[in-house]
Amino acid sequence: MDCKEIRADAHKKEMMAVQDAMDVLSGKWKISIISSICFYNKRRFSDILNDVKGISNKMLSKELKELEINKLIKRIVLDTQPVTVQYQLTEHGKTLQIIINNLTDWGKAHRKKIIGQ
Amino acid sequence: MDCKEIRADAHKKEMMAVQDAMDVLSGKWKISIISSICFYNKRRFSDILNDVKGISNKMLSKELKELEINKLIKRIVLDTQPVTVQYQLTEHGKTLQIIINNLTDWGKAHRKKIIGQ
DNA sequence: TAACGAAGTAACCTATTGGTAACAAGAAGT
DNA sequence: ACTTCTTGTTACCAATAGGTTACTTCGTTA
Repeated sequence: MDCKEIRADAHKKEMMAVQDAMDVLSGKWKISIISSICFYNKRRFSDILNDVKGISNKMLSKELKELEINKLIKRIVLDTQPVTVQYQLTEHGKTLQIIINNLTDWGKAHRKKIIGQ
Repeated sequence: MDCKEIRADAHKKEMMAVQDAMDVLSGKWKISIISSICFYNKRRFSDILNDVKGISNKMLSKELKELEINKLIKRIVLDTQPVTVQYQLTEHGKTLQIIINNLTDWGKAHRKKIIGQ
């Protein structure tokens, strides 16, 4: 295997890794939901509903389930009245923090570049 | 404005920034397409079609147009036979490299964690 | 002269996403 | 007795995303 083939092989593995990541994170809402939980550490259903502009309770419920299945967040029911539910990042979910921070910085720069001319 | 309010305000701005970023990057394919171009520096239509597993030419065409509109990539027609088209990241698009790299690393770790048990 | 290859486009259809509104449960407040 | 609050669920519907197949253009090669 020569140099070019080795490089091509590395790129294939990188592409696979990116696609693995995006399988879990893609969609209109997931990153925003994770961000909300990440910025506040603990966050309730109705809080996230307010944080993520435009999301409906139906979609939030559905997306939270998927994130839980993928072990990125955990769901903790509190014995309050009425019952409240806290969502937190798992240890694995916390490894997304660096990506969230990068995206936050990039979003600010992008707004300046495109939207704010 | 007390300390709590200042923090809440900062979080709101962070949420906005994340959502600005995701408006441009969300969807099943965009990050993968950008990754393909990013890893190889220059990449042709048919190359990307091969890199991004499962994408159809219709979707690739559509997504590339959107990325061009958002000034993340540029389209360069080469005078070859038959005509080939190269896609490259713009300077603005190159600022996504750090996110791509982090996503690649995260994808590898995630595969180990979830898929590879 | 027929087929080929690159970079798409067009037509058609299905699946997923997403919105809205109504409803549930169960205890506390009025 | 009735409303409120939180965290959802269900039903119904519209819009968008996405897949498949066929087609185009235009020079080159067999």
